[in-house]
Amino acid sequence: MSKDNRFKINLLEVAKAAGVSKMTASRVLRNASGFSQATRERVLREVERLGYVPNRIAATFGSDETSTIIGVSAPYLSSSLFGAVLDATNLALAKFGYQTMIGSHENRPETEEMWVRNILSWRPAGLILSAHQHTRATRELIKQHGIPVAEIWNLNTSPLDLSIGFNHADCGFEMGQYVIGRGHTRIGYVGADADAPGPGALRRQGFEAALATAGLKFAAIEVLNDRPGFYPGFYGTETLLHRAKTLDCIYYQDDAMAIGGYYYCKSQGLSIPSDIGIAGWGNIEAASVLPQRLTTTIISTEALGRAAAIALIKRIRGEPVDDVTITPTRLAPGNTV
Amino acid sequence: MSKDNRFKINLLEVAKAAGVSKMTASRVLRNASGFSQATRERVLREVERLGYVPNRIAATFGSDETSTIIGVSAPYLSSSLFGAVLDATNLALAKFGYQTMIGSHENRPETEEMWVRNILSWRPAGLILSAHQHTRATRELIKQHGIPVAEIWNLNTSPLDLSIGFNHADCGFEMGQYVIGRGHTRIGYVGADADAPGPGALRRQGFEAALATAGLKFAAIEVLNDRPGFYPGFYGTETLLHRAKTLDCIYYQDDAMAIGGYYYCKSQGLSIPSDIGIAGWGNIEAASVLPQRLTTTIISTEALGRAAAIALIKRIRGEPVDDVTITPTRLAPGNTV
DNA sequence: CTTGTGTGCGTTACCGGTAACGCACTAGAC
DNA sequence: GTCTAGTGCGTTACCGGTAACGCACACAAG
Repeated sequence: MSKDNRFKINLLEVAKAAGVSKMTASRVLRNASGFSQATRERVLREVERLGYVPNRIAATFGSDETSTIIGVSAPYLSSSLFGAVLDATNLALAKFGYQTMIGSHENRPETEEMWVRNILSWRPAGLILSAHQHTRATRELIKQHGIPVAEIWNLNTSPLDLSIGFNHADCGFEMGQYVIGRGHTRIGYVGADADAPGPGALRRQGFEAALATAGLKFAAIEVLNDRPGFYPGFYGTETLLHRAKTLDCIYYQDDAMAIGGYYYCKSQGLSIPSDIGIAGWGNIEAASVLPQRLTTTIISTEALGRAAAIALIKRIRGEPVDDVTITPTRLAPGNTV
Repeated sequence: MSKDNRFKINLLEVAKAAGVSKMTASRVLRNASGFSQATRERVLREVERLGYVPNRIAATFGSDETSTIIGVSAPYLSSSLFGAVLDATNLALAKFGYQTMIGSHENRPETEEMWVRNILSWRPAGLILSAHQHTRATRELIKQHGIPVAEIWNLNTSPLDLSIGFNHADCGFEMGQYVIGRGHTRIGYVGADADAPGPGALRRQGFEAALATAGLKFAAIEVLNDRPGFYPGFYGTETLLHRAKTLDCIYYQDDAMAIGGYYYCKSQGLSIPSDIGIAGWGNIEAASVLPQRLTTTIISTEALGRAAAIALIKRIRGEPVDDVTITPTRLAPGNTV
């Protein structure tokens, strides 16, 4: 760790070996102007020969700019849905020479705040935040430092800076209309994250709004104090159906839960959708092997991640960007409703 | 980005406001010794009042040490299995004051090499690598800079530095023995990642070794040129069973594929395990809602991630560590074989 | 009263780059 | 032949911290 032989070759060594000044070597490596082709070749040859590894810490420090680090906050890294977003942002940001520092907040604004405090000490060029809401302190930290920020996943119509996301309420509303149109009237809901309501709650509310237009309400609701998943969907459905035996359709927080619910219903000998309808959100790959095509909302996590990265980079560069970008979603009728 | 009012408050401002030297303020903030309680309070008060955000770039640069960054490479961020590893490492490393910079290599050693080159320019305190093998250049870069490295996921008995992982060959061997013991003899295999064989191939080889001890071989193998997943498991099984109609068991690269295969078999009216046995690896949550308990290998991605983080930190600090750490796995018999 | 040992702090130099500036030299315009 | 503009490069100062060192002062031991 200390000043032993690690990374002993610095720009000065390279410059001396190439017979130029440190500054000229720096210019060559940054592809700035002010050097001849011959000099360039000599410097690059020495870089290669000596195995020089640039020092971004020093480079960032030396220029008065922010680093090329972008802080990205995710709810969990173990979510494949969100992981696809991270893959897409990582890829897009890397293409423009940025590195990401990823943290997870587990849907808790306070955890996100701690992470933001920490990440700011790396003088990032921008942040991508995914918590559905932020603490006052988080908002102030960001405002105070005037750092570009993209809020993602959840669309925020009055964002801190930029917002790129899905219109969850619309997803729920659209699905609600669809379910009603299919003739269902005794509709239940199974969700999770009771302690930290996120965008899933918005979808539920959108769905409820659609129900209201038809003079309906949810007949029963089960929101688990758990992370969404296959098994929570399974036992959440079990619980719900024990309480409300006459439901004819269930809307789920997401596809994983819907699939779990699907199998619970199957295990009880129910026919889908004639006995009970099942609707999810997210179009995850696991649904592809169900005997029926799941009724769900198709989203593109990849499009979201890329759009967020591109918008943030534009903001960082001072190019014009829309403050709010909706990532389109589409209802997939399937045949489980 | 440039020297506008962002982050304008530095340690000197704080020190002046507190009526001490920059050095004393630095000592207080680093909790080093050499200041009185009264001074400490004055400094901290000004830090709070002025909203000083420490500058890790400058701090890293100022000390002759490496940064507190740990580079972590993952195959994909969209894998929930690997994501759980990342969550665990992130958590453990954060606890010790390290930040992670995560990159994905998509199982391609060359991609990992590019990422390593890049990450080294941040002068990381250590690296966690997950590619099953590394290019010669990667190995040399690491050796040259003497940077602590933990290779994870795949156990490497002669690691670059540290190895923490599952013994995939053993997992395969154990499952092979189990499957044989259950009376199966015409056994097939369905895998993926044909272009970039990873630990899945090791499990297959371990399984083959078990077959060999009983004088058996795989009756048919289908390795798809695709990432593993539910649907690849589904259609891989379809392909395999069209080629080899009399199989009585299939070993899958992982659980997602096994679940896909399970549903393909079900869709063909096959009984499991009487007509055909199904075995996977990984014990993913999606299996929890199957009508049967999947025969698989239980792994703890969380244990792996934490063990890797702790071992790496010990190495960084110069404390004694085992070079090779096996993360235990356990065969779950289930009832699909 | 001297000596030794901390404690609390300031001073100075430095980390490895980059920005700003200046200067010699070249080539074309007049 | 002089003027001008551009090219290629070096010099100097500086980014915001930290390490190393030194020094004044307090207090205990001899």
